[in-house]
Amino acid sequence: MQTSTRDRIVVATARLLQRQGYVGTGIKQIAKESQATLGSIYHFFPGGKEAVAVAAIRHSGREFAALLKDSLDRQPEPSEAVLSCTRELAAGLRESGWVDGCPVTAAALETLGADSELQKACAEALNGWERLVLDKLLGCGFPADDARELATTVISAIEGAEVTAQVNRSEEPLLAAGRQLARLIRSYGIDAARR
Amino acid sequence: MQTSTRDRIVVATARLLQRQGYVGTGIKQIAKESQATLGSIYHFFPGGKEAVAVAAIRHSGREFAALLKDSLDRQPEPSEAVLSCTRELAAGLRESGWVDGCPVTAAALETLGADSELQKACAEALNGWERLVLDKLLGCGFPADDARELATTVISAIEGAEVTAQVNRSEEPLLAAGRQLARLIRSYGIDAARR
DNA sequence: ACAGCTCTAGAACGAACGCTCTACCCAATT
DNA sequence: AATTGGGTAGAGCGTTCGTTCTAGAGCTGT
Repeated sequence: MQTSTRDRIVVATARLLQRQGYVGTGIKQIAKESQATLGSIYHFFPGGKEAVAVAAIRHSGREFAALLKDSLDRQPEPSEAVLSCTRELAAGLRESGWVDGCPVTAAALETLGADSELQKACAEALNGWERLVLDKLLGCGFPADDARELATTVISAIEGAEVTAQVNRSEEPLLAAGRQLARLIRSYGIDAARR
Repeated sequence: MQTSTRDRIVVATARLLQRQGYVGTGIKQIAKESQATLGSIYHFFPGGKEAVAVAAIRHSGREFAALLKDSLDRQPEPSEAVLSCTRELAAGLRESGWVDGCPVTAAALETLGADSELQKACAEALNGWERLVLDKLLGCGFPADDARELATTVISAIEGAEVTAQVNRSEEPLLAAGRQLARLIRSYGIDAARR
């Protein structure tokens, strides 16, 4: 067998969570989409729906982290890196028909009240991404305080711009955010050449 | 009569949508929360759940627009206005125990696939807010292109920062975004005194 | 007094929800 | 050859979903 049943369940759930959120995604839909049966799902995830969702969110978190790290490593200049990242996201969004947005936002917003395992998984994913940006900025010589605040803002802005882009079915908000974030980063006057 | 039944339904639904999204909010829960009965709800909103949600989103859209307009009108400098707006949002978020975030994001993310009336209502709310910021910037002498891109970015960033703040149960992301947005706006070197 | 209207009230319906349960398949072990 | 156990399969449980429906309360105009 190419991919294990467990992996199929996680991947399918990740995509469903991204598109319809946690409450909007049913266990039976996961079963159908992943070509697994209820028996298999509850075999691998005795914790039920939430356990599946947690695994899926963690998967998505790692996946986007890899994409982000790629952008950050490829471009020496952090402003350029953010720009190229938003361009990639915009392209992906358009190609998916504006449905494949941030893989954790939808699920995160639905589980804010209760401090569930799922909520923690979403927070960890977000913070992991932020840390990648933070490390890049620190590595480029940004002072710690500025870097921290910038990293938070960059992730938040990309997050929000992706939602805006989805709602308006347009790449523009994401691209605009990329350009403005690049400008903001440049405004600190620290470039790679200076190091 | 203090508040009409119809208004109670709309207001209660708005709060529920803000906290639990569209799928997570049930008609019967709306009935209980708004002290109305199913009969009343379907009397005022023959369109069912979606019609109630559309009215609630429109209500929330107007409500936040008023808050935003207040901030923008009170501060002559747009950077200051954005700063004070994020401060207000941060305070409100903390006071609510991090549950009362953006009133449309949650609902918007769940209705992206289908181009429903609800999805349009969310888009209109977001665009209305963006327009307020845009008008402010234009009024302060920003060139049209810069103003448009800035307005989109400001709304997106605030949107995203609110989510990040909720997930991390901290005001910091919102305040950081406010400071960085203010810096970004200032970087255009157009201040009210110059006019 | 009566008819007509708006609004309230909640029982009842079919569908879908998350989950439990039993039965079965099949490769590895004894 | 028999047994074990990981994995597959899906019927069925109790509950909740959104919606429909009938019944009646309260007021207005005649």
